[in-house]
Amino acid sequence: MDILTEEEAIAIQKELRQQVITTDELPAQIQIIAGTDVEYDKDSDLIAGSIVLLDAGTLQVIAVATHVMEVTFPYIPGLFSFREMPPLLKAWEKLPFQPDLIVCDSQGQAHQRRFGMACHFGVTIHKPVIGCGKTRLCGEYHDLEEERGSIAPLIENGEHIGNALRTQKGINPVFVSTGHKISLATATAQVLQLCTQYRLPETTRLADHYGRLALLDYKKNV
DNA sequence: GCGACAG
DNA sequence: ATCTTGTCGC
Repeated sequence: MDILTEEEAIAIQKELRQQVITTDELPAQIQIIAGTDVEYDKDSDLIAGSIVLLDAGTLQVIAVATHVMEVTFPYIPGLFSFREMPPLLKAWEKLPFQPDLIVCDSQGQAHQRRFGMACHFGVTIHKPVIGCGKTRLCGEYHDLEEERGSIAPLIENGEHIGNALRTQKGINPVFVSTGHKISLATATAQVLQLCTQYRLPETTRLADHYGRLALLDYKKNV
């Protein structure tokens, strides 16, 4: 029932990845920063895309947009964006205004074809996007120190595709990589700055929270 | 062929 | 993603 075959999706990735910009092309002053996440319903195929807009200085929530729909693509490692982007793009259209920078809860360049969801989302909406995943998809890293702020390069085939970043002392790292229009160094510094109290950036935590509420609310009103 | 494998 | 509370260890 998939609209696209696996081969077609891979061909699209190889085409679009040429549009990815891995250098800083973002405002000098970030005013509004966004977080995205997608929630899954455990007993149906409903998913909720969630985008939160935060004041970059205070990290207070300024706006939230969500969209609930049925999944349209299976989970295939490497083709994640084809599964989670549809609800996110719908939520994106519902935002009252656009953020200066977005943090996605998955990989960007730290992907087997250097085109994770953060890249796909970025080139689609033409905005700076950071990929920040909870677990590793590909690449290896070594010797990550225990201190908050410690960084170890994620390497695949000799390429530096991302960073393992320890956001809290003694806690498992997150995996940061360029999505679009931002350098790895800037992306890594931004993510650390967003992890004020927990392992994950506040953007991701808040998007997860509102996405979960949206899913519950949708099921209640059916 | 075998293992690994974002959410 | 989801199943899932208390518990073991620093």
